[in-house]
Amino acid sequence: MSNVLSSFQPPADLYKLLAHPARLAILTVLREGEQCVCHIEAMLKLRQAYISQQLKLFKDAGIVSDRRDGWNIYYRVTRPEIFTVLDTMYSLTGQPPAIPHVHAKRTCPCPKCNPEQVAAACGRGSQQQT
Amino acid sequence: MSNVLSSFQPPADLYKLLAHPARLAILTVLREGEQCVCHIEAMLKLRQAYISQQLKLFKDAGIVSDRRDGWNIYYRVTRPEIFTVLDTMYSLTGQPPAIPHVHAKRTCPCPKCNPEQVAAACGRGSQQQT
DNA sequence: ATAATACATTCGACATTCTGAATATGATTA
DNA sequence: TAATCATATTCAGAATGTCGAATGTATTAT
Repeated sequence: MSNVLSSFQPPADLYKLLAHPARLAILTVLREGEQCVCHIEAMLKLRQAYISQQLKLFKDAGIVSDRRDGWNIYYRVTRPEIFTVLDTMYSLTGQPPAIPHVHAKRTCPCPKCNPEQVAAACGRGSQQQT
Repeated sequence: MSNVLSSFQPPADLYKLLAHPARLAILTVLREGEQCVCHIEAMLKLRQAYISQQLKLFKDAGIVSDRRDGWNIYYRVTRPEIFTVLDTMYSLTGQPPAIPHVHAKRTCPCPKCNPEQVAAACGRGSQQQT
């Protein structure tokens, strides 16, 4: 690739990361603060392995970091400037509606969603209704 | 695709359009105002057919429009908000260096590059050195 | 140690994108 | 009308991305 083009490769790589509905949705969930994988899973109703795959891409690109706490691994956005990019694009395309929490409240066993049930839910597979 | 994900499709499609070095470079050239294809060709040293292909993608997405003037077809960005997206991303990745005009000044036969030579150059294939 | 839990990785079929080559089109001039 | 010019389109092989299935790993409870 010519030299002038190669200087556009870093932003192009980041755009590629944003060029997928599921990854945009994941970033939107992470906008509310660090979240464990199972929370994203419940919010978006996507498979866990699939979410891990996408999170790895973000991690490799330096956009997110993770932190383990017991069973859960919490992901957070480390470059919040990315949200400015998202918002600017939304001004062109229209803002997607907020992602409803109702499903996560019912099915997510993580401490963030059901703090009072942690002792009961976590560690014993007692998820309520799929 | 689930409903929550489909609402992220429009921005994802636009990011996909930006996820390519050549297309970012083309947008950068168009930032200086409307340009004919041969000018973009000379500035970026890319093949004409290739540039036409990328411009068609932008046109289909409603980002650029074109206007014929004699032999030349001039392209312009119709949604300048896209440059705000670009600038925000550059604040994350670093701004690419400016694209040098020197090559275009020598090899581009379009009126914008060589206004004094239009009568002589255009319409008679007298391009100087490749 | 064993089992359960949350998450990660690998593999592979399938779909999409990239990009060069060849060719077509539409405006202009002779 | 024929030739020329700027630009557009089509085609095909290669490269890359998508995403499900199966499996692996680290941590915690018993």
